[in-house]
Amino acid sequence: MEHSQSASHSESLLFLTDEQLRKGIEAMFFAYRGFTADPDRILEGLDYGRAHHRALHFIHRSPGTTVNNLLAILGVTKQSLNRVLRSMIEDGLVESRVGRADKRERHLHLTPKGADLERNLSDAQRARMRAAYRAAGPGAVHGFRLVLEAMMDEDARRQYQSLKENTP
Amino acid sequence: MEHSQSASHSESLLFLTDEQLRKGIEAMFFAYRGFTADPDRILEGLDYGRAHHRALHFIHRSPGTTVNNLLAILGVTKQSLNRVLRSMIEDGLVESRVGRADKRERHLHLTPKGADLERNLSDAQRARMRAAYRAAGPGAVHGFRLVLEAMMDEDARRQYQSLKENTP
DNA sequence: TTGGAAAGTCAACAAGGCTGACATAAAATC
DNA sequence: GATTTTATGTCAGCCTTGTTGACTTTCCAA
Repeated sequence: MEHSQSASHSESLLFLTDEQLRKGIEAMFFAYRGFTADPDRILEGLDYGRAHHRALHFIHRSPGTTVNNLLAILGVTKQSLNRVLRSMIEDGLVESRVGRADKRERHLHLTPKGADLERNLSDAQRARMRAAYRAAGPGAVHGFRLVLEAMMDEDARRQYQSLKENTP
Repeated sequence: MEHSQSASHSESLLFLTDEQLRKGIEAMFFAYRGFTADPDRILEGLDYGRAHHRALHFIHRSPGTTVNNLLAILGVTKQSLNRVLRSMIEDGLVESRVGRADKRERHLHLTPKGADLERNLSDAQRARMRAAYRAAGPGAVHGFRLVLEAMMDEDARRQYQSLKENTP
């Protein structure tokens, strides 16, 4: 039904009605809860929270990244980030190496222990994403990414795009 | 490129690689920031936060909803919800009416003042969603919603689906 | 050598989650 | 009618994660 008469549907702007937009807004709200649910479950009890997960993710993603880079990506203050980094450094999950070219900079790496936790968290998150992708199909995934990219602030989109390129 | 040879691409499972999943995860992270950015900007300074926005949204969405209903939808404790409801009732944004059939229940409604703020917030959020939808196109929107729905927890999906039906 | 950037630290505060305990009114059940 | 359950509200206290402001240390670069 949606496909058979989609010529008139798709060409019209019915997908831009307030009702359609409201559904999209609510879908984002409920989906984001699911998106974070599995890692949150793993982290509860461990003394860590979502902020630690985010830091682990991006350090894993870009090993050797500096504190300043991470601040820009996460969009929080250095005091906030410092708190979660400090605890993970103390606990031996993250290593902070003084920069060689610029010794003011700290380059961040995961220790084997940190990599273990990161893998745990991202396995859980990827499993959910994989199930959703599989259920929705390749075409839907393409649309999903298109809409999300268009929803980002410009700064975030630039960061997202540049993260997309360097496959480490 | 993505479209010209997509027959072999789409039919294969390349969209399920860890790399593809990671991009989806990061897209969710950055997009959600954009998604909440405009309402957050409006709310800052007003003494309200994201929690108030969520309550306003769903009271507007389902006028007369009970506190218990709202608790289930928002997925927070009654103490948390009560804090934001109390402040909005005191400020004359929300009205709490004793139930007629069951006097234990409180039915929640927006006052004109509450409806004004809600409209402000949702106008901003819808504007961003509309721009994203327009940029991505109808097909992408369909895929976007499919993936998000598949990403929800079952409970959330049921709530989302039942919210989809009753167009008030 | 001096200015300023990068990083870290301390203190204080706020929003918004949470738990536990307790109160009240009304409905439901025995 | 007495008892239990349900819906709601409230107090107190805790945690995470965000914020601002002030200050220090390090060290690159003009």
